[in-house]
Amino acid sequence: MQRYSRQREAIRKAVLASRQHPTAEDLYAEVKRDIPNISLGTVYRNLKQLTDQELITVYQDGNILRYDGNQDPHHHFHCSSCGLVEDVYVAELDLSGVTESLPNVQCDTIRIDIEGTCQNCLQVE
Amino acid sequence: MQRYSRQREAIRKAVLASRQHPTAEDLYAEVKRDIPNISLGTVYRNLKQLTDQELITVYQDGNILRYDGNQDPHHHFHCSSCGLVEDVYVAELDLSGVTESLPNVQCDTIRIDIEGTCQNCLQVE
DNA sequence: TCAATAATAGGAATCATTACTGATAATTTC
DNA sequence: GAAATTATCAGTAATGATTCCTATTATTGA
Repeated sequence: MQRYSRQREAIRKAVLASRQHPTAEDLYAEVKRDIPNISLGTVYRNLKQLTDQELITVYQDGNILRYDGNQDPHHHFHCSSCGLVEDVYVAELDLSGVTESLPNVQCDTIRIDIEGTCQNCLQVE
Repeated sequence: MQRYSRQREAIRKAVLASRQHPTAEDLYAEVKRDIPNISLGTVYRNLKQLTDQELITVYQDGNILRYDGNQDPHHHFHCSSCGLVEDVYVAELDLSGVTESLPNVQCDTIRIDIEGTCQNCLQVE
């Protein structure tokens, strides 16, 4: 049975509070302000646990994992210039072409990642 | 200027010949049959070079990279049970909803990953 | 042929993440 | 409420994919 822990609760809140798709290190630094002697391993362990329980989701950004408290169905835009990750809501996406090309397969989740340059970086150029 | 190397050529051919989305280790084992003393670092270095030149593409599978010689525009299906990665061709995908929700942003590439269970694994269950 | 230098083999280093271990603290049972 | 149980913790070592380093080898333009 799962027990309450102050650490897990602080980590969960930090993920939900952020819109920045924080990394484990980001969250470690954040939670450390309240719980100075928290361990990085604790952050990783609880992020995995929260992910398994589907209370948060993960976004793979290159070879590092970013966490997302937004549980509404959405996709992601990634700026290849500054690294910004932004949630993208897609209304009425027609995926008939996708499913047609996958006969006899069970589709669980569809992930759409858009790579490009954000408004800020376009202006700087 | 780039020079010819037997190693790079063998790696390129091995990627193009495979439809299995091989990993660097897979390709290392494959190429080793022709060039027994090839180094794993050489495989990684050339895979990166070939990717930069857009002669092959990469597919991120969890925290490991898989390589794909298929340069036609396509997406991927990933079986969460056996790990199979299959190319998915999507004809006429309407992405107007996507681009509408991203004003003032330059989109370079759209990547669609479908997670599910393949035919084989469905039958085994 | 030969000098310039890209590319290599082999191995060490990196870095995000996971696993291990003895201590701590939340929950259960009496 | 106190003792027993055990999930969770802090701290640290281990892992594993990938990258970096260095002395050597091989390609190529002159």
